Amino acid sequence: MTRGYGQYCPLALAAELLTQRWTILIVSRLIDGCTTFNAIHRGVPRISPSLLSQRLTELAGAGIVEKRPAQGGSGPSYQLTPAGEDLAPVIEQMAIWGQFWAREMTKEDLDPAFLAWSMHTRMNVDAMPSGRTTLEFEFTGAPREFRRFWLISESGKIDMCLKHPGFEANLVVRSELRLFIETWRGFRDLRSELRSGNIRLDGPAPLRKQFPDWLLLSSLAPYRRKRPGRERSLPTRPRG
Amino acid sequence: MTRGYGQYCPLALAAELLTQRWTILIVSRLIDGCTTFNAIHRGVPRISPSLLSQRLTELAGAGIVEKRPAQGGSGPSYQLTPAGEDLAPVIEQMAIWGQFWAREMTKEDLDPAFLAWSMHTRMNVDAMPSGRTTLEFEFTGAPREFRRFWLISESGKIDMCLKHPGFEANLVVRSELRLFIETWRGFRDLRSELRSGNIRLDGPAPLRKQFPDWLLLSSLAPYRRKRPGRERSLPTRPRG
DNA sequence: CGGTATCCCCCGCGATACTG
DNA sequence: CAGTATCGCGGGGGATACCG
Repeated sequence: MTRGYGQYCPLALAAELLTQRWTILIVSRLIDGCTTFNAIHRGVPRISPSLLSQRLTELAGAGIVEKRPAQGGSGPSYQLTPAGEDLAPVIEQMAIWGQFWAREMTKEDLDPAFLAWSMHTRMNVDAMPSGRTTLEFEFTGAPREFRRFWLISESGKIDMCLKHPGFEANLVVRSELRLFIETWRGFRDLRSELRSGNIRLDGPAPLRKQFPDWLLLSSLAPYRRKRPGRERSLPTRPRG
Repeated sequence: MTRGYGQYCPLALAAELLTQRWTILIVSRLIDGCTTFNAIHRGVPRISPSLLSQRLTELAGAGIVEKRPAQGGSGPSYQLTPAGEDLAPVIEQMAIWGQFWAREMTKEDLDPAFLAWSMHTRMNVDAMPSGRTTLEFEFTGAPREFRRFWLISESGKIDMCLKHPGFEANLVVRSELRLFIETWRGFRDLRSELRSGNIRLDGPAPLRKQFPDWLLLSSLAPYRRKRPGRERSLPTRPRG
């Protein structure tokens, strides 16, 4: 009873599980298709490994996740059961509500590492050049050690690097972090911000021109925010 | 950050609020139409008043609830804002998932006080006699002091009493508690359980005959459970 | 890569009492 | 009815180190 609610109500029984700290985010990563421990961890970077392990065990106990032991060269994997897949609508509705109504982002929320993870799942690889293409992102308004990350597109796959990959980027993207995240979330228009110079590109003209088509933006971006916005308008920078 | 997740992700921002202990259940009661402090408390009986108060304040701070101070003879009231009403789909999906997949009920979950509250919101008053009708429920398998409660229908309204109302009941309903709750949740068929004698009625024949039409059952009862049931089959009792 | 083990702090929350 | 005030503890979970 320390964790439960002492009610048979299905909502209470569901909440007992889903309101555990981190649990919803972990399930969300599983729905996104992460299957290995570290893949999940990359999508929820601020949870400690021990707690992630504990949560996965709890989810397995509740019949939401099935753990497959390592076999045949591939490591252990975590799969959603049918019960776990049925959580998709719950998570989807909660995320939509968050897009509509959640509080303004604080500085704490603006984690470039999570932005990197997020972007690497939503790149339009089909629109990108067929060879290797390296994008460098550099943000102001972020802690020094996390100002930059790299997304590398190669043969239809995207790799993300938080450290310099060791070779030159083909295109560099510079922006203030909050503004870029607001754009990513759909609160601002990408092309407008590029035009106004709030987001700046450095690289060959053909790549600069294609760039807007590469970002798919957050999957929730089409849901227009309902919460009355105290959107801070940033001074626009004259075009080069 | 002790409460937050350090992510701008809308799901994380929503979860930050909604995974607070009790919060989801409180919002659910508000969606059910409870507006006063004590009405909400009756629907979430095991939360302490101080914590309920704190949660309502937090919900107001998040723009989900609006508190209207006492005025004109009526006490203070709590109303959902548009942001709060938009939580209905989240709660609904979570409740449906719970109905489909949540764990088996333990003894701790079988709280007759909550059953009483739950039933009093789902009685088919239109099908009940126009005068005052008092139903007494008596359960085996429940703690002594909570074995009984009363639902009183009068002029289209339902009152619930956890103590003897002081007058005779028109119809007495007896059952084992878990079996009755399983029936209420839609896991068992009410009429079958009446026929088999697992749920027994004591009172005039016309009332006994109408009784099955008075219970609307849980609003989630139509959703057929998906979790492989370890439904304990209770011995059926021969009809009177 | 894929996790365990351990330590320890802090605060969430349950319990109880009390007030306007 | 509609909440506040206070106290105390338990354990959740963050941080860090370590292992196979």
